Amino acid sequence: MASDSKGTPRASGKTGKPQLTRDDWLDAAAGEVASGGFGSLRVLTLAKKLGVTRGSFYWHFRDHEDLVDSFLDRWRDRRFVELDYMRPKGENPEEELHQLLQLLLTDASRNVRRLQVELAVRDFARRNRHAAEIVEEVDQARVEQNKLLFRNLGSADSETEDLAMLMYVASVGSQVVLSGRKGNEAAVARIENLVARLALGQGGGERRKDEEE
Amino acid sequence: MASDSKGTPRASGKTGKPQLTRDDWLDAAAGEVASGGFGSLRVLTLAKKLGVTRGSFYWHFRDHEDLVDSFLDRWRDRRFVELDYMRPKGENPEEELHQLLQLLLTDASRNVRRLQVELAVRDFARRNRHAAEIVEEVDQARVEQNKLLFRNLGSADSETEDLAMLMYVASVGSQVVLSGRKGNEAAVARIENLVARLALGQGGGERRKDEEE
DNA sequence: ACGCCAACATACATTACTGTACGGACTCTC
DNA sequence: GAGAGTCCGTACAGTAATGTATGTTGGCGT
Repeated sequence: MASDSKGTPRASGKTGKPQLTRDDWLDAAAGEVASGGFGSLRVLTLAKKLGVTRGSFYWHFRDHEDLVDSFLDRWRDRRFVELDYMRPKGENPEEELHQLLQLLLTDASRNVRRLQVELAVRDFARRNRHAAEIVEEVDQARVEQNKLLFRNLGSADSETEDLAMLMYVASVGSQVVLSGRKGNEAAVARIENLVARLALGQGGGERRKDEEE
Repeated sequence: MASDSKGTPRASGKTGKPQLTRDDWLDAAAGEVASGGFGSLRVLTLAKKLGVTRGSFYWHFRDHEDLVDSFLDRWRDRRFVELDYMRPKGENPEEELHQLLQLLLTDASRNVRRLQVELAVRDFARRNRHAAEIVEEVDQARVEQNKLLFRNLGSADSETEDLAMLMYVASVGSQVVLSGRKGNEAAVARIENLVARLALGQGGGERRKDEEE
């Protein structure tokens, strides 16, 4: 899910030269954004990483701003197909909630690159209008999806919005606070338990299947 | 609470020249950090804002790194005196919880500068070791304070840690997600209600079987 | 075989920012 | 009133990054 251009490396004849594509540059940019944020996104760095010079960049992109905008657009599109992929079907809402919490919390500690990019985009959104619009779109769509899930769980209509919002900000907050920490797994598990218990509206969180059954 | 050096402007004789101090530079840096983050913290910009040249800067600071480190240290100290100022006394825990939530959520939409600086520091912590240590210290202290509060509220020992953690990440998440949004007051109020309800043990799952009175 | 064109390389001009060396005014002290 | 110290201005060197203009190469169609 990380590199798209591996299937068709745009084989340029017999001189194994990879012939870079626009997406290759965006992939390389993702690495830089993840480690240093948008502020330290340099063209020369990407060129060195790709083994070419800046001349190639200015062929594929108009300028630096074009790179940033394309990166943000691609990020938005991917978040939406990701949301569509795990759309709640309502057959087993509790399991879906578990899956969602797993993706939002636990999975973030493995997919480090992805989390770092999201945090960078979120930070960049405080200065860049385009990024701000995109982040707001994604946030809204995710909260809306959470609301669907909570409705399937049987929450009262007056509570679904609050629950969806709380769960989302809690997940984002845990990503911000607990990224690259020592005991993040434990804390993340605790938060998941609490949110799940709150969402299911029951006292005592004994219904976790991982621990004991 | 914003400018410390206003009381003693370091009156330099009769020529009304303000004679800048180290804290003045840090205050100006706060503005830049709030708007553009640490990545766009330039010496020349601060000098222009203060009406002097860069020569003054390199008198008060060794170099750019010195400015950043001093800024982070001052930020840390202020967070700690802030924590000490509103230390829970246990006389009226429910009111203290309300006050804390008000400070963490609602107050953030007014004290914009302060919130922006915190988010910038948090983002910078992903690249800078010093910032990472400081942010972790502050986070830990805040969570610890939250635990004290929840203990005073009568939560079970096994739950205080989870509750404190959830409330903290939810507050941070709401600051990250809902900063500069349209309907942030409403969403913030909802979150506050939900967290308060959860903390006061009415939203489900408060009663431990072994601790009934 | 010829020339076109995509995909890069090279070279150049420009800007922005940092750090440092030095100089100068102003104040305080003895 | 002379020297020392504080605070700031000026000038210079150096680096890094962008954008642009132009050169180069290899593959492809005809």
